[in-house]
Amino acid sequence: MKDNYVIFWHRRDLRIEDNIGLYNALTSGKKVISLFIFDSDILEKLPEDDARITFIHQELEKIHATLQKQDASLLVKHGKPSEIFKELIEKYNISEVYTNHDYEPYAIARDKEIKELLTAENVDFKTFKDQVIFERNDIVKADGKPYSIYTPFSKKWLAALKDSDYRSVDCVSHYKNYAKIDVDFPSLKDIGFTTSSIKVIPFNMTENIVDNYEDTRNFPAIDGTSNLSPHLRFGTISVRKCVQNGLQSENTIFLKELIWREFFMQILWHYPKSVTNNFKSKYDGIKWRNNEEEFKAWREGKTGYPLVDAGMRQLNESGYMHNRVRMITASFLCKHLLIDWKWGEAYFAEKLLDFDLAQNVGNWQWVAGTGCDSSPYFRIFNPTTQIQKFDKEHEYIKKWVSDYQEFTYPQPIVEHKFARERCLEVYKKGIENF
DNA sequence: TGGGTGTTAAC
DNA sequence: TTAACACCC
Repeated sequence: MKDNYVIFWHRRDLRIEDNIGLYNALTSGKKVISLFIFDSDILEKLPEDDARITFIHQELEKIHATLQKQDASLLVKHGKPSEIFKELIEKYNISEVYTNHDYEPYAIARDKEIKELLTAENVDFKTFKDQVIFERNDIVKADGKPYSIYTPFSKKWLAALKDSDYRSVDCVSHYKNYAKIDVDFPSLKDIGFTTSSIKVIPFNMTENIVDNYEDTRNFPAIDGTSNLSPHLRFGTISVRKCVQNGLQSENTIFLKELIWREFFMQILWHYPKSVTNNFKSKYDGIKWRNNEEEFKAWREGKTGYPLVDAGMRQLNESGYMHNRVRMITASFLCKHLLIDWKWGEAYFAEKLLDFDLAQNVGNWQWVAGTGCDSSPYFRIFNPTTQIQKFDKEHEYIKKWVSDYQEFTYPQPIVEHKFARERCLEVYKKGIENF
């Protein structure tokens, strides 16, 4: 008779503390095999030095090291999830698979397939809310329909919040329930990747950051942001911990930003088509110029607008871009250059360490003016006056654009006043033609 | 979580 | 002369 096991499947929750699905597995009364799968369908689309894969691998190593102290191992597989599960069911006596909810279209389809496969083998697929405080239909309007405007959503979110919604769960005291198995831990090379020189930096969620968030977060030269985003993306911190910190401060701006995250998560869940379609179809008539050369100049940080270029170079070199500058670079692409937001969205998706589909699509549509509760189309950031407002001493610009003020620095790719008027005209015509 | 432009109030 | 404001985009 083989031992009876349950599996806990890590996906975007790369931590073994305050993890709801893991807690439920560890307290199920059975021994837990913890699993991570490098999904070959996802990996084959990435460059071999992808910085996100380096980060995931490093975090898995940390988990593995902790499990080794319990004479356990983290089982790391590479392949198609359905094939991996068939193999594991064959090898071990598995009664249940535990995991946390994932709301992206690909993940929903994948989990549906896995659930069907497991059910056919009499294995329960038990899933939990962990990634957000409120998901799916937790926060809806009185008529039961989802919110598409942030402010009323955030009010309802705050009104609904109870202590139990953000209480951490204690996984640590149950580590003895990990199964005593010993497996080989694959290297990055084993899964076909190399180590990236781009690193995820630790988050900074000190009182100082949270309390002063409103005043400092908009200035890209100041270390005023939390750097939480990649950690929330990969679950190396729990959102409950973040909300606890947000609630401790008098200043609610930090918490409000966490609610924006949940707002876009919920939008993606209800409107998966917004990944490829304008949320508001009245903007479908916009005739994007989609000039390839200008797109290249934007990507490389050679638009001739120092703040735009600094942002793009920060992205290319570090995998990060300050949020204020994300708005400015994105606005420049959509409005000054009239390039489809989906092109910009795809580029950010490739480069950002914190890339999250819901946030990326939601925010790009916001900037383009095509999204739910978006910035109005006639709001066009002035890439020069934004310097006066947010980088007056040119500290951020000098950090990332060292050739700024040298004769080799490019001339502006397009004149601001001309581009602004062209944008207004093209958007207006687009709406009329719809 | 804007900007451009003309007008007005205050210096 | 300029900052604050209104109004439109």
